[in-house]
Amino acid sequence: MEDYLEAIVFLKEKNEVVRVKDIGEELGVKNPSVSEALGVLSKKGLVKHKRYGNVELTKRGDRLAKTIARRHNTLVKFLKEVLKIDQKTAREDACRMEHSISKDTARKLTNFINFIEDSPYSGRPQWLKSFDNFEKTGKRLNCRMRQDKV
Amino acid sequence: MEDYLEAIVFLKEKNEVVRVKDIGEELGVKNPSVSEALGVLSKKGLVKHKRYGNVELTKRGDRLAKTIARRHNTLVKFLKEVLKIDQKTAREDACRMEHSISKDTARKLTNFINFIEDSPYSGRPQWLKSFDNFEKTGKRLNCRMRQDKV
DNA sequence: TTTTATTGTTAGGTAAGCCTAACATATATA
DNA sequence: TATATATGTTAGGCTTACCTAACAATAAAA
Repeated sequence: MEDYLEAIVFLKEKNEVVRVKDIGEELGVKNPSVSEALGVLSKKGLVKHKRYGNVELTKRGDRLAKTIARRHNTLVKFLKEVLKIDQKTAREDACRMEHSISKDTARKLTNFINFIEDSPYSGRPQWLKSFDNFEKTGKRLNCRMRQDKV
Repeated sequence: MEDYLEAIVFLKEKNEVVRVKDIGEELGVKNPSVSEALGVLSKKGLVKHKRYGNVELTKRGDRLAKTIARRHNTLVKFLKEVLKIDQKTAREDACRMEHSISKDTARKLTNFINFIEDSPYSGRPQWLKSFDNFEKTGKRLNCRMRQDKV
């Protein structure tokens, strides 16, 4: 269900108007599945949708959807920036992981990303460069090397 | 299904002998669910199990189970050591996440943990201490402070 | 060794989330 | 406006993973 919400915010931003078909295409499911899901989400008070009409999020739905989207972005950033996972895999992993992390973990991970992005060193902090090297060579740069080379 | 494999290795190490009931208790499901799952896993060639007998993993099952368990541990370590998530939440999150991360991400995350644990600083590396502080205060220690205080 | 208790299996049911096929509505075009 | 096309809905089915209840086998106790 979270995926539906996410797709809806995404499409809303992209197309202004959100239709059943678009959601289905976005998520790789057929229309009846979307209709069904919208029924459930309506009952939960997360979307507004009248027969044959466009799909809208309620305030609550919008908040929830955006929380999930944020979580998704945080995960992608972590996977790409810290672990250097390729874009495609990072997105796929994030799509699956975003549904399984707790609020607490999401918050701390966000902060971790902030910590990194906020680094005083331009772009990638020292220790992450050191990790890059560790990845490549299996060896850690020592302090001297770090100062000389990085 | 991965959860079943994991439970089986765990119980095997703990009790030597693995029974349907133990698996059910470990996973919080009833016996019939376990029986059914064992049927599926048997068909996939991951467990050996004859009616009313003890449960064993095949070689392939064992390898797979251990891969998942390793993945679980990696995630727990990351959550606890890096993000300082409490034990309980870390475990719960790991249980869910372990099924959704790609091979590549698992590998890189493991390496990330190795990088941290292998740190030349005793225990927690400098930058992680800096992150701890960032978490607490929202502020980054500058270079001088880092040398003075940490 | 017979009975009882425990553990395991089978049968049959439920809910979620997907599907196809058939039908309904809305939109675009002739 | 009438028809054709596109989109949306409903009905009914499938699969997965769980469940309870009833039955079967094993293990423990009398």
